This record gives sequence, structure tokens and C-alpha cells, in this order.
Amino acid sequence: MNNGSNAAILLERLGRVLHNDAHREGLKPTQWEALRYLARANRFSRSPSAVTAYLGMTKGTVSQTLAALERKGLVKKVTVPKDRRNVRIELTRKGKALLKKDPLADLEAAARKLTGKRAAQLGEGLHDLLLEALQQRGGRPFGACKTCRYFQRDAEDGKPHRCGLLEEPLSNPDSELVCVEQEPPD
Amino acid sequence: MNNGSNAAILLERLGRVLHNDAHREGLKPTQWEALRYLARANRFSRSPSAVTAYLGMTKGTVSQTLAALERKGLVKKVTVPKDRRNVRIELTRKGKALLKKDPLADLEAAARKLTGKRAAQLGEGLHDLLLEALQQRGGRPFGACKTCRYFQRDAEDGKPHRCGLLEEPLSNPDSELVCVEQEPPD
DNA sequence: TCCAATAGTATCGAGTCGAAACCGTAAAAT
DNA sequence: ATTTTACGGTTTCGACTCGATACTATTGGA
Repeated sequence: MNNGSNAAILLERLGRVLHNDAHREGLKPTQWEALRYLARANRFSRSPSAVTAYLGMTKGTVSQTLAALERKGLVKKVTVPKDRRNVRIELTRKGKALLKKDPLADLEAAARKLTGKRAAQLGEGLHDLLLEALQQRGGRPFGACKTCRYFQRDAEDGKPHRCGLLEEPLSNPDSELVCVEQEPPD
Repeated sequence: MNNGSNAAILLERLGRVLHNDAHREGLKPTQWEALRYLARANRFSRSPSAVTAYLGMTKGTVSQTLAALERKGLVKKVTVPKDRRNVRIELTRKGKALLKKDPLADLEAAARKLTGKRAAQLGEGLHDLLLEALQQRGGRPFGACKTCRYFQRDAEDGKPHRCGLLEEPLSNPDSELVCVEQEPPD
């Protein structure tokens, strides 16, 4: 009965509900997704290419979406001096304020109505399924920085944490956020 | 930890995966959704307005999507003689054949990799969440005809089943399919 | 007969989306 | 020190999405 085709159809419909909800505040679904991601991403991950990897689209499309967000004043692009090919994207005050009206909150409310046990099981199931799906497609998990195999919690106190992959210091806030490069430990 | 905001983000990402997958065979995600629905809907439910209710979009948008499917030869529109305002949509041979390449099958495969227990729990959780979300938004469940409160299993043998709401006979296949009008029993 | 409701279509403008071409910038190969 | 090559982004194109709005048949009443 519950053979996967079931879950797939439910997922498709839930996805449609989400998509339909995401036409509020003058934004499109994709724009909400990008804005949300940007708010959750650490400083290595607020770039067009990271958004591209997260959303799994082509860089051309993402470029347009980010341009739309910038036109609306929700986001600002800054070229990184270190490598002038790189662009870092920062949310403006307006962008942060708008996230308070995120339509995804409606689904969160619905999820909170499930009993604690049901909700926990749903979360675990979704988590496993997403990892499986991402693996099939060669996608990255985008987990929290501090759960990464390259994360080095401050050895000497007073000093910030470090990213062993990028060889960069990590502020406390950054280590709480998600990262393109994140890889779970073995 | 699993407080709903968790599930919402996972759902959003899974929805994106689905969306990205659905660009195969020259179709767009919405076109796949409509085609899939039409293949699962009984004869009362293969109309533009039923698709509109299912997808939760405006009728104008659905009209265009169906026109696109017809242009591609996957679907055919027939005006119903009984009420000439109504249009019934039927899948062509080509449309049915194309469904064998449904990109949603990839996610089904991923779901099948979950352990039986996990999969069952996921299915139940998604089911509950969808019903909750639909209720919030005033959407219809689109359950199987034969599970409807108006479904009358054949009283006299030899005769077909009946729909108590539309006062119409129901073939066996139709009663297995989903219906716009379906309402669960009390 | 006139009128309202119903089912669907047409048109518009902003945006999505992949594909492909294109530009700087930086790193590697010669 | 040049030339490649690779990388990170943007631009353009064409088909399509999508809500909003206006519009067209058809039908079922007053």
C-alpha cells in the first residue's frame, strides 16, 4: 500500500500547495526560495554559484532571479576584492523584514498541528528521502557548517573556529548557518 | 528540534528536486502534473475546472497548460453533448505512452529505498499534513471515488455502482479513480 | 424574454527556465 | 611573459507559467 508511489504523489501535491502559496508579497516562488536560502547561508555560500547548487538550476536562471531580487531592493551584490570574479550577496534590511511574511510559515503551522510523534517521524522520513534523492542526483546536502567534517571548533580559546577546507576563520554565527561545502563526517 | 519549520524546509527542497526533474521529454513541470492527474481522474474529473481545483491555479492558467498538452498531441478535448459548456479531456495513446517516462518515478525509486517502517511512517505523515494544509486552504482531497460518502456499491448484482451525488452510474474502473467531488465518509 | 450563473478562452505583463553565447578575471601551461 | 584554459557571472532567446482581467458561449432560471 505505502510503496513509494504513494509518497511521491503526496509530495507532488504538497509541493504544489507550497508553490501556490508562494505568490505573495509580489514575489515568485523561486524568488522566495532564493531569499530564504540566502538568509540561512554562511558567508561562503551567499554567492550566485552556491544558490545555483542549492536550487539545482542553471546559473543563467539564477542570475536572473537574483537580478529580480536586487531590482526589488531585497538583496545587494558586492564583488569580492580577493577574487574579482566572485560576487557576494547580502540581504538588505528590507529583505530581512520581508522574510517575516514568508508564506512557508503557513505550512510550518500545519506541520505543528501534527502530534509530536507523527511530526518527528515525518521529519526523519523526509530527511532520509531528501538525502537519498540528492545522492541519486549528485546534489549537496547544505548542512550546518558546524556539523561539517572540516569544521574545527576553536582549539585555543578566544580564537574563532576554522574551516579546514577553505582555511578560513569562522565566526560563531557563520558556523551555525548552512554551507555549500558542508560534508557530513564519516 | 523537529518543530515543523524543519519539515517545511525539507518539503521545500524536495519540491524543488521534483520540479527540476520535471523538465524531461519536452514537458514542463506543470504539464506533467496535469497529465498525471488526468490519467488518475474518473470521467467526472477530466475537465478544465477539475484540473483547476486539483492544481489550485486560476482557470486561465490551466486553460493554457491544457492547450499546450493538446498542441503536443498528448491530450484531446471533447465537448460534452449534454452540456455544451463542458469539456472533457482524454489522454491520447501518445499521452499514455509518455507517462511511462514520468520523472516522478525517480522519486518513487528513492522512496522505495527507505525501510518499510520508515516509508509507512512517511506516507502517513505526508497524508496527514496534506489534509491539514488542504483544509487550511479550502482545497478538495481528490480521494478515490469508491471511498466517497456518495459511493453506492451495486445493490442489485449485475448492475453498475452509482454516484449518489451526481446520480450517475459508475463503472468499475471509474470507481477506482480519483474524483473532484469525492468526500470522505464521516 | 431577459438575466444571472457556469465553463472555458484570450490577452497582458512579469517572471521562470534551459541552452547557448558571451565577458572579465585568475590560474596554469608553454 | 605570453598564451591557454578554467571559472564565476551575465545576457539573450524562445517556450511556457501564472494571476488578473476581460471576454464568449451555453444554460437555467425569473
